[in-house]
Amino acid sequence: MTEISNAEFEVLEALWQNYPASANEIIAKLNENGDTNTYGTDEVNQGKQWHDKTVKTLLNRLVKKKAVGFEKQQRHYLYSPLLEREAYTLKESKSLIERMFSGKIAPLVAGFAKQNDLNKDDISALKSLISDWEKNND
Amino acid sequence: MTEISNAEFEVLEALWQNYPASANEIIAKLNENGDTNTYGTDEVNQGKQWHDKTVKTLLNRLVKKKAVGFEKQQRHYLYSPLLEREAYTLKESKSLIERMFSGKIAPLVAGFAKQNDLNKDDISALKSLISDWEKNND
DNA sequence: CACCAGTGATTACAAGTGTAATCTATAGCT
DNA sequence: AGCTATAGATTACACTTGTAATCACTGGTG
Repeated sequence: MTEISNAEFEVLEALWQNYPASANEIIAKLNENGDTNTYGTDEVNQGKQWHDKTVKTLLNRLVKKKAVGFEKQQRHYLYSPLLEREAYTLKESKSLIERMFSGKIAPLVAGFAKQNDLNKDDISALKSLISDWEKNND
Repeated sequence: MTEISNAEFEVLEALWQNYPASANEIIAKLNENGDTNTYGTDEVNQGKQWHDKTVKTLLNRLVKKKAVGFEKQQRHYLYSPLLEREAYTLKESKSLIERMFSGKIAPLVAGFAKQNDLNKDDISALKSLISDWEKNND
């Protein structure tokens, strides 16, 4: 399976948020998340505007890469992701951790900790993950 | 600061392991880590062979990108990284976590846990990080 | 001192990317 | 039924990346 580029990933992301979706819906979603940075929408998503031609191109490439499928709905297409978000993000994470931290996850977390990038919530989420893990592996 | 590509990163990696280093030393290091996969060396590093011309090109690009510096030692150059490994890997990690997990680290760890990609060592490393964090933040 | 081996610099080149514009077919309006 | 707006397909184009080959300079060897 060919690689998915950053821009392609953002399109996929919009699709994962709601599918099946027409090209226009996808474009709308991409531009809605952080239009002129109207806070209150979703993420910080730096107010980038997507040109429709650009998104169409990316959709095409995703289809070629078999990351997105479509079904002809009358005249238009309805697109759907062919990858599961979770599987994909896990694969990418593992790849990065493999390349940068010899496959160990702790050094990554340690980096965050050292930079003060962890807050109470992150810590409790991690603790809860750990206790789950310990429940299942002992 | 321009982006560093994957291949460039591997060259930087070799540099970080030992610097200042001549081009030849870097090439040697790259090919040594996992030559014909003689286990016992270092990582699994899938036995890729680096062509010296290729490495020279990458070094040049890294210099242009100000990721690597050099000093003229008689006839040859001695290269050194201009980025700290830790800072760089942290930046990359944060960028990925931002893009894929809305900046939260726990979902990433959760993915690993779900896939059974955590072992006892990872867990104790994480626990130790957490207790350190709690020591410093309460 | 002339020549050569080797080093860094320059050039090459196809594939992938970001970003779009143009082409083409067609569904729906008048 | 003919025309137009539009959606998807095709084409464009500069920049990056992986992977090298060729060029040009220079210090050391014979």
